[in-house]
Amino acid sequence: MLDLRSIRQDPEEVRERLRVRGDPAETDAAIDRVLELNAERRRLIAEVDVLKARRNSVSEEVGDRKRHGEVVDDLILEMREVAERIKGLDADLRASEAGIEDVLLRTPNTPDPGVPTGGEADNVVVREWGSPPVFDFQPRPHWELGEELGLVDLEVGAKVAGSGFPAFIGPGARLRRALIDWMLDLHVREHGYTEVSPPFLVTQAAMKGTGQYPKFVQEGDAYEVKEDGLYLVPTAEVPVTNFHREELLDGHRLPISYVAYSPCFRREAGAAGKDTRGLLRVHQFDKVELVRFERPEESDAALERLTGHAERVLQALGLPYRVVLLAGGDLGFASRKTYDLEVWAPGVGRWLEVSSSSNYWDFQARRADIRFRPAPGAKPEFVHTLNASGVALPRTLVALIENGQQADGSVVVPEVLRQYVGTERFKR
RNA sequence: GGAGGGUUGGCAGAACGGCUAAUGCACCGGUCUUGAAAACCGGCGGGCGCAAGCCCAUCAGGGUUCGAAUCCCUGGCCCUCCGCCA
Repeated sequence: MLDLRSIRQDPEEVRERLRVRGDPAETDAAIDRVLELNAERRRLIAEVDVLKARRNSVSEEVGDRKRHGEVVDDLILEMREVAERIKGLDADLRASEAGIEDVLLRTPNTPDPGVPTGGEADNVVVREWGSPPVFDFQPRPHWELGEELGLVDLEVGAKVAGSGFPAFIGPGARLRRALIDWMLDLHVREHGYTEVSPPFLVTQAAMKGTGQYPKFVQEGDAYEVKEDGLYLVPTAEVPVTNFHREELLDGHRLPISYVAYSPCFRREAGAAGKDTRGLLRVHQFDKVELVRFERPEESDAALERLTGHAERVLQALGLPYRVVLLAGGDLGFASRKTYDLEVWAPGVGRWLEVSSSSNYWDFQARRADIRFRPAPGAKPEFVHTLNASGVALPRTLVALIENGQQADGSVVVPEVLRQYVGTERFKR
């Protein structure tokens, strides 16, 4: 959520920065609406405060005079009327506050000054690591290899849950579990994260805190358990960031860094017909997520380090990848700045996004009310939250299979995974 | 699923429906001190305001009342017991 005060103080600046995302008509209208409602809100506050002050002082007087046995019927009569007017004005006030909240909850974060204007085509490749393997045969897609080697069974997944719910079999199931264990170990041991295991269903308040509610939810992307008012997590970011919702943290606790495994559930409502084959886009997938709570002045540097932690996974697996700075139009709703990690998949001949590393600045912290005291005795401030996938499984699995494939149809397992998987090679 | 108890500041913990949330701890500033501790003085939820000051704030939302932390209703969460169950 954007800061109401900064919108009021410099609306042009906020408009300017939101334009980097494109769609200036919509965001300009949102800012106009907020300014209008806020002017009304301030007017109502001024009006109702006078009445409340009167009520408070008269109520005090009533108490005094009653104790002295005086009759105060006239005052009580007057106050009855004042109480009615206060009730009416308070209702108006709540309505304008709700209106402001409603608009602000739907207004995305302002991009960082370093974020390029434009859409996906304006994303910037910041760096590349490794080089795509050279094959003396035609590399095959993972859905062929995965099925042939008995690692993945899309049919069986579809039978029990519908398409987009893959089932992993035998060594494939082992590989899935191995990747999760190994990644968790890596981030705990080498990057100092605290491992946590969150609930996989969350409340609407939690979804609101990280920014999935209202937009993501109302666009039908979240699976909802209506009876309990809960949502299946689209990412561990939601429960883990909300660990500290409505908390005032001691400054010396920062930074806080968590790593969590969770399954992720997404309806992919807007992606009908896209990437329907294989594991490229599914409704349920596994992900190891990194979540950080930082002091504001640290968060820019923390984003670079965080991205490096996710990169380390791909480096250790020997997978060629590139780091992409997202342009404004490609930026997630809550994010101020995002790097995507894209891994090369020779079988499908594409770069696949396996991680998104974002600095949310104080956007989520304001929604979720996560503050810290910068110094003893100082006023509380909002923390900055960040997170990165470290990393998402299915596409990483795709890359492992497609990059590791041999002419005979077998797939070589990267060195670091061998003790977790228990084999050097998947073969028929 | 049933019954009961609880929910107040960073923490602990008071408050016959009225005098507008006591007190302690922690923390911040000051006095004192060579320095510290102790002691003492002041501050220590949020908003608006240059200021005086005003308003809001006792889990959330309704209600009763001139006036609600306090009474009533609904809901959340925590704890205890019973039932069921992995």
